[in-house]
Amino acid sequence: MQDILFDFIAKYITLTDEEKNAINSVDIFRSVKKGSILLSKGQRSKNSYFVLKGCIRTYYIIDGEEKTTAFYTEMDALTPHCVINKAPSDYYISCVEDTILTVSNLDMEAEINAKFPKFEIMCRKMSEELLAKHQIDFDGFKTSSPEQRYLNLLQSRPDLLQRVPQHQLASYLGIKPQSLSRLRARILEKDKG
Amino acid sequence: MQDILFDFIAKYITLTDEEKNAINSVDIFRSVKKGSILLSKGQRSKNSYFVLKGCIRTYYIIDGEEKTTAFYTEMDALTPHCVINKAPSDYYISCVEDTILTVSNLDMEAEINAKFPKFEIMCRKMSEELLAKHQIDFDGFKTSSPEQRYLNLLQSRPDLLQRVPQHQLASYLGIKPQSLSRLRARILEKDKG
DNA sequence: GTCGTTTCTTAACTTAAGTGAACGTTTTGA
DNA sequence: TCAAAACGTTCACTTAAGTTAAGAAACGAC
Repeated sequence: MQDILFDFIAKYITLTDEEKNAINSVDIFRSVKKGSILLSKGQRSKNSYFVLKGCIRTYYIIDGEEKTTAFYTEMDALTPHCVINKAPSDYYISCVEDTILTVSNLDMEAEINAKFPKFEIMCRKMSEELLAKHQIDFDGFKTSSPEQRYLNLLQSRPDLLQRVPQHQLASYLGIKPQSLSRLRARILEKDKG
Repeated sequence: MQDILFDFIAKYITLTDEEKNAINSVDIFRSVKKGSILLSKGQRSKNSYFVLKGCIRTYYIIDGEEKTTAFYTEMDALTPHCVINKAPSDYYISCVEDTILTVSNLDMEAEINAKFPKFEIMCRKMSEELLAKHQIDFDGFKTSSPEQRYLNLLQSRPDLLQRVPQHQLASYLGIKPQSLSRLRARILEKDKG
């Protein structure tokens, strides 16, 4: 299972066996059940997550309704706002499926950074890359209709449509579950005709 | 005019007079006319911008239509994707108003970082802060209707509604100019009744 | 200043998303 | 295992945004 983590790290830096052992010795792996809440609104958690297997999501509750804003699957890293700005979280994080992930916090990262300066380089690269990716996602969302967003998702992350409940997907696309049903029926109709 | 730049930097690190002089000696200040294009689709620019006075925007052209995705005003910094991922730009950057800004590139930054290691710390902090801010903006956009987005903008950046043309604002809100007109009329009507 | 362009608004009509409700299916937990 | 809850789809109706078109106002170039 750690292999996924090391494969991910390999995209940024090269690890020696010694360094791999050091990471394994820290015991940061956690297994969490579907539906578990990793972070609640109002909490001031210091934990960052990296998904090895499974799927987690971030969502707000606005006027009593869940608004899912992101899904994180294999090889996705998530550092919540509250960790960065040290304020209570505005949103929730929960498990869409049974999930295996690593949990780390700023203290642990500082410790690893001190031992292996390489890590700091990796973090900077990841930050840059993530910022660029976010911006592109944001632009894609803003410049598309719900139907286009659905079709884009079908291209870019087809697995999500299978593993995520419809109402969470709908919310992620910015519409109601009924509209997603209708939209899919509309697309099927077009394909036939 | 440099004072704006130094005020901005002061939010992250403290500069000595010597350091300020070093920055002033680099001559990175530029004055650009309203309507000027700073970056075009397809270009591989290395330039980052920091707005001292005025307003610039990023926009895509999709099916012949401009889609404005962001406005940058006083004290906003903009590092285009193409600088980070070294690929041709997908979008344009142009001046909404006559604008004074600083232009820098990775080489210059490396040079300054070598002279003044403080700068690297500042850049990391800015990156983190920017990522968090972006995420919040994105979430705000995704969880709102066009009308709510307009009202939010009225709260958070009322100056934009004055200084930016309606059709660019509409596009930024994810709707057509006609819909923005209608939406504003609707809100006025509600306020009266 | 004037002509032409761009910008903003209004209106009528079309299309798609929101709403409320019904109904069958799946999931879940006691 | 069985009842309750949650989920997905469909429908009829409402609301808001897209589209097309027209006209008024602001802006720019000459």
